[in-house]
Amino acid sequence: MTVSRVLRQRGDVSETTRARVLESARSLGYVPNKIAGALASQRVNLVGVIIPSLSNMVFPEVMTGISEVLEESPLQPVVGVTHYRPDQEEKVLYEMLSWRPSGVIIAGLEHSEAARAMLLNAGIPIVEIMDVDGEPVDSMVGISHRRAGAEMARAIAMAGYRRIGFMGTKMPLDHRARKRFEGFTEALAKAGLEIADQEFYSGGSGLAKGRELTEEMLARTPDLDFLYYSNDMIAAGGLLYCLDKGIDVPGKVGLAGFNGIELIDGLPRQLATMDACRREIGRKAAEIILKCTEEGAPELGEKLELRPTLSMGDTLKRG
Amino acid sequence: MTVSRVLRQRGDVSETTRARVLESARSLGYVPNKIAGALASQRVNLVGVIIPSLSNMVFPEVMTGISEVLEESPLQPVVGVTHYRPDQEEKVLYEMLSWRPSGVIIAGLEHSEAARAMLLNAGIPIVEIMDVDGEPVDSMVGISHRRAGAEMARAIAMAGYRRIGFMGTKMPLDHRARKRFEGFTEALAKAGLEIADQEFYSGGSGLAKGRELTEEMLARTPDLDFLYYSNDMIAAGGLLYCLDKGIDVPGKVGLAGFNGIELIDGLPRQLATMDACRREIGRKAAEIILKCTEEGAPELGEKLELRPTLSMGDTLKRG
DNA sequence: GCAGATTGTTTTAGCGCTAACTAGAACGGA
DNA sequence: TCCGTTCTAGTTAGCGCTAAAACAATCTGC
Repeated sequence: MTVSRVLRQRGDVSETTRARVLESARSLGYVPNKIAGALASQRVNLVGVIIPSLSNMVFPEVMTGISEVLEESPLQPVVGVTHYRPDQEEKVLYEMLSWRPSGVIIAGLEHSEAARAMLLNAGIPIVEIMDVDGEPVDSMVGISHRRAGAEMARAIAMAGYRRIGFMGTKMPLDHRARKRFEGFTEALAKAGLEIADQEFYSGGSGLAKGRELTEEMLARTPDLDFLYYSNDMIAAGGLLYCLDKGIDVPGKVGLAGFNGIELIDGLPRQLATMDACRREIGRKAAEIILKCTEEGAPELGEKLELRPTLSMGDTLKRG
Repeated sequence: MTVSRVLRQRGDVSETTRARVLESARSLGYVPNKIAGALASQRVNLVGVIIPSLSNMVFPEVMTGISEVLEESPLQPVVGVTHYRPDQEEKVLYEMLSWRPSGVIIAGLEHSEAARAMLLNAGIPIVEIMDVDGEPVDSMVGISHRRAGAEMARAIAMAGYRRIGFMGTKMPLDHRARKRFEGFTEALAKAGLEIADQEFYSGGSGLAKGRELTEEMLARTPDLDFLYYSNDMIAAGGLLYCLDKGIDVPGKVGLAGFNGIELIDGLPRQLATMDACRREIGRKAAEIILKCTEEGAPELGEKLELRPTLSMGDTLKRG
């Protein structure tokens, strides 16, 4: 009846009735049933956000960006976590799509065959985020991790470091870390260098892990003069280790991480790192979804590459 | 038709038809519409999770616990973020409830009048988490922050520290931090001590913030011999600052934080802290929701207090 | 005073599914 | 042969809302 119109604030209702409706709605403690509403109107004000993990600060920051933008719109984010597992991604995506959301934001460009098919057939705006090294299903927003790795390699070579060690997470899971590593080694090769030692770990990334890896690597290959880490947290651990041992940073050994986690500003040395534009990626992705739902113009296929900035900090320069 | 029965794997269907249905469903790329299903069956396999923030590691860890338990059930978590703002909490809760979820997990025991009313009338299991100092609407799982603060105070007094400074977030927003602080000061009082200096900040908690606060406080009140921080991240910043300045920790100044963030294991000194049982809280809360939906026995009103463990680390003992 | 525009309210018909019921087939014991 | 009993397949009636159409009331101008 008229009630529905009032609650959805479509004009066409006199002030008196409106007031009367609102009044009794409140007194009855009425909460509309979105399920029924969504079914009838074929509109669901949810945006599915599918990310690999919540436990390393980068995705929470992306979420923050998404929320900021969506907050002043009727849309609401709903998150699903895949733990970097393609089968989980497929399952989570299926669940999400069966709620017919207004859009999907999903991390990464590589998905299982089935997941890709679902995304293609969903008929809603899809934004793949974090990465731009590949072909998106629809839109994408991110940085080129390949380029990020390469830039860091060039900076390291330029600074005159020659014996370079790498530490990072095991790759098969994390395509972006892999691309960074590939870009890094390729650019090193162009500079006539190659990685002198490397170590891949699995499990969480904390300061302790960084210390441990660094200790092992320096014991194994004592002549290293630079250590490149796949994230800032283990890099910070490495830095603390080096300082503990009285190693001259960046004179004897240079260090760099990746991500620009501002939480760890405040270390004894400012770590060289590269900002991954996480918040900005979240914002842009949400904006694309918003634009698609507002105008009747879907299928934008927008491709947005953000440019991360390299910050040299105090740990990447020849002392 | 029969299709519904097949897809919901209720018996009563012959193998042949079952196979036929599955086959054509697959070939048609059919994705069931949960909206319609939920409307018809009055069952929604979603659990609303309402938390204040995603940006400080503690709630992501709670989420991890929740996901772990829910993963092997038909239930799925849906998160909403309130930014510690009661009005946001009300709004997010309203949105959630209008999807008629199977249960709600919400951080904290203090809610606006309206939010409390909604929770009471929702007719679904509600679990309030993180805190047990107060009266829950239905069930609660958490630790006593009051007691946590008090225990730390006793440990500090016992170790012989006398001039104690406190640094933490501005309280009106964060009830748990407030309770910890209250418990802390009360227990100090019982030991005949009181806080010699204190500082409340707003905004993010990072190492840099910890350094900055510590520097200011030590400049203002140079005779402090202990610093208690409301979280581990700023405590870590404080620790790094003290070490930089050559201050003897824990001889001249002792330090303690709160949370037990394992990310920061690996500092030059192991920080004294108190684990908040975050993961465990998430798991237990999810288990309560699960139990309620499985048995027909709702309204358990379970009250579960977890006991955090104090770890003295290297920064809380008189050298 | 009446056609036509304007505004306000009520009615109707689903949205895509599920639960509960009904109908049909297959089988066996009396 | 007939009537239960068990199984399977098909039918029906909503779930609580929205969109659009139908209807009613009020107003405008000539």
